[in-house]
Amino acid sequence: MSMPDITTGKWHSLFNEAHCQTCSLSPLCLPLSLEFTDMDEFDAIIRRRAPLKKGETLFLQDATFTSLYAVRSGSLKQVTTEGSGEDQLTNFYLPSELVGLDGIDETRYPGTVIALETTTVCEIPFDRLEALSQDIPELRSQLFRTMSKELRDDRRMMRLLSRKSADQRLASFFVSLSERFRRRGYSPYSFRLSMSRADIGNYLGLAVETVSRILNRFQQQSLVAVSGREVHILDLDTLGCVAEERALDSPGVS
Amino acid sequence: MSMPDITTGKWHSLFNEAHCQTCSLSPLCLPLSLEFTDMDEFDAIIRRRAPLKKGETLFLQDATFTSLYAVRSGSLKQVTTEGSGEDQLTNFYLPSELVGLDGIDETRYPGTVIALETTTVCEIPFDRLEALSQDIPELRSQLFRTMSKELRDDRRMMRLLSRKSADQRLASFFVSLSERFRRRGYSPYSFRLSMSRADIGNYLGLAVETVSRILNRFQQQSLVAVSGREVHILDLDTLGCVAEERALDSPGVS
DNA sequence: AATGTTTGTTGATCAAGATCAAGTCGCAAA
DNA sequence: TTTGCGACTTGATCTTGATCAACAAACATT
Repeated sequence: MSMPDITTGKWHSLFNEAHCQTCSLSPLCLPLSLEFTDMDEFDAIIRRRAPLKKGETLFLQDATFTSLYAVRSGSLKQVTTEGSGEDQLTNFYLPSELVGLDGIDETRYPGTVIALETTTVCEIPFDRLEALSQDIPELRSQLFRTMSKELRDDRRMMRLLSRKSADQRLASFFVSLSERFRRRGYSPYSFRLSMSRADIGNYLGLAVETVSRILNRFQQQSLVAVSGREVHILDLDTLGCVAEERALDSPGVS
Repeated sequence: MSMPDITTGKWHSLFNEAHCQTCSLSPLCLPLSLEFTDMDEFDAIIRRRAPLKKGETLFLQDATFTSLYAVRSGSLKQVTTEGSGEDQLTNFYLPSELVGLDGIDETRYPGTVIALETTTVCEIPFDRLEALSQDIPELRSQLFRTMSKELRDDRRMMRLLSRKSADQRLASFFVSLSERFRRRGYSPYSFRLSMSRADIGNYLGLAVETVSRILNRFQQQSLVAVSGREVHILDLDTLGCVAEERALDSPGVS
């Protein structure tokens, strides 16, 4: 069987047993700087949810904002539909990342969040979190930092979208993924993409065909080996150079 | 004289006298939801600074992060230089807006912020603000909301950069400026751009020449009247339609 | 295995906007 | 007023990546 029987409650006990104290992600997640006792308090407001299957939505755009969600395993994408235009994929979320921060000041979530594979999340009711952050300065501070980091990541994304060529975008995407996997203790060189080419294209502002072609070219240049969604990064350094648009080698430029 | 004599201390008394309680911007600014007594406390940590002249920097990229700044009058731009690439203009700041939120989780500011005209700001030391936000839930909450809003604005900008045509970008830019002026009680139809065409182009991911050409076209279509940096918006509705890429009207053109 | 359906690849053409190259305008200093 | 320089405009050409159109592969369902 590929999946434990949800119906028997096996999963239920599994995600109910899970606690921040025993979670391998806690050094990367919101409670990263909390003391034991504080972590207990934090842990107490968390609600574990049944796993989402691929394609299921965590919440819909314009649903009432209530909670943040920390990704426990799997991955998700955030998609915003605005006006008459097409959807815009604004973010991918990997384990330990926090979903929903951009909904805080509205009463509604600004985008739909969809699981890209089987995914488990921890639900953090925002009113509880805010109340708790009054008593635990480290928690408040960490929340500010997390949001601030996201702001900076957004600025980097803007630079990518407004100044980088298609090659640079793809290269940046791989480098960024690689780093995120490394931080989580996975191999930075071999991983499986949970998103489709169309998702990647939408996120990077490129047509699917372009994504496909450039992946092909990278492969010919022995920068990566791609087979379907399986990725092996062969030359991370050069990829980093491509991402930053500076020529890789030949010094004597004068 | 076009400007009060800075040397006599007239300005000094002016910005020293200024307090949140009497500031016309306070309903738009951080203290917007504070009670009188709380506002006093908040006001006490603010440092008024001497006005910046056009082209002067508020802080440099990689300078140590210490404070947020609320714009009191004038305007600024934020510019990030990364790696070998060119500068990227990531934001314009108008009165009541908060500068520096993306530096919180690093020890350094991620970009240089430069005055586009004579500009006054209120300096808000972040450590004091954070301490104060422990005792004043409304302040903390407002800070979260402000950051969250900025996140959402960033997502909108990403959509602009990755999906919109040059025309749509310029139209969006004008509509957005117009709205921001309206909120501040200025005319949404007539204003002066404090930024150059090059700044606009850089911000919107367009070449200067393209900005120039499209402004010209908008003018011919009687959407705006532009003379140098003076802008009159003639047809805000249509401009809004252009920004959202849906065709406006005229059926049987061909 | 046969089928449809989604997902990904490849080739040919086209257009939006960048780039290059002159200019023109406008403001500031002397 | 002249000079100079930066900001802006306008035109001609070129490039990148979108779009259109098949097609192939992977996967699920029967």
